[in-house]
Amino acid sequence: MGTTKTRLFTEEANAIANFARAIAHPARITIINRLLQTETCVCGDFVEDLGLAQSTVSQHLLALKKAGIIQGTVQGPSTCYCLNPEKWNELKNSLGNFIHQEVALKSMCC
Amino acid sequence: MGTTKTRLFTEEANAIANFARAIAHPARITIINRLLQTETCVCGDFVEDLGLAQSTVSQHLLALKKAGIIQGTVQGPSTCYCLNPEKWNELKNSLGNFIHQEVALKSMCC
DNA sequence: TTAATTCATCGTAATATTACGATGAATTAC
DNA sequence: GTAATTCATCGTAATATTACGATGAATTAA
Repeated sequence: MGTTKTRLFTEEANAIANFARAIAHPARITIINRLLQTETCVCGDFVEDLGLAQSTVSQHLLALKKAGIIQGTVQGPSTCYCLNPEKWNELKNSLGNFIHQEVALKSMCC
Repeated sequence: MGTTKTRLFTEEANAIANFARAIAHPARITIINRLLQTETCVCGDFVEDLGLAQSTVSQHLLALKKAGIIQGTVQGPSTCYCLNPEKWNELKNSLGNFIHQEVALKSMCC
């Protein structure tokens, strides 16, 4: 128990949920916002931005990396992060198609 | 520890993350998809759909209710669920504005 | 070489999530 | 009234998430 029963659901539902989970933390939202807007993107910048411990920030970066949304390359003593534009587009499509559904019913039943 | 430090982040980032968390499970994605498309929406229907225990389904419905995305009214022996169209629009705007940001940079730095 | 910086990773603790069975309240059907 | 149904809630267990400090590897600066 404690683990999602992935096999019960469609691939699409799992994909949407996985993307949602990847961004389901305000620190990770902030990180992505910054990567969308600025060039500077070494880990230390995020630590300053966020006010969280360096190890915690590293953990959030790892979560985004595991989801494929960002990638990091070692650059001297620091590590530079940036978005993976392809995955970002996948996320946009996956979540976008889901949330842009309109309510199909004339009336709510309750 | 173990709890998100909400105060460190903007209201907007927290709002986006909260909506993302609300839909960060394939069962809840499936529930919302059904509520967007069909009239029948009593708890038992979801239990059949999902293949999860009734108590687990109730828990997922509660999570969506706490986020304000759905509402339920007792209807005889069963409970009828439907979307809250206003919250659904809020979610659409909140997540939509976030994910529809385009990458602002000419080149990725890594 | 030595010292300082940067960051990933480990260990740990607190809390949250996911899931199930059992129970009981409320309603309907008999 | 009695039995069956529907479902919310409780208790419990397994796992995941969030967060921190400590450590150490890698690189740069001295």
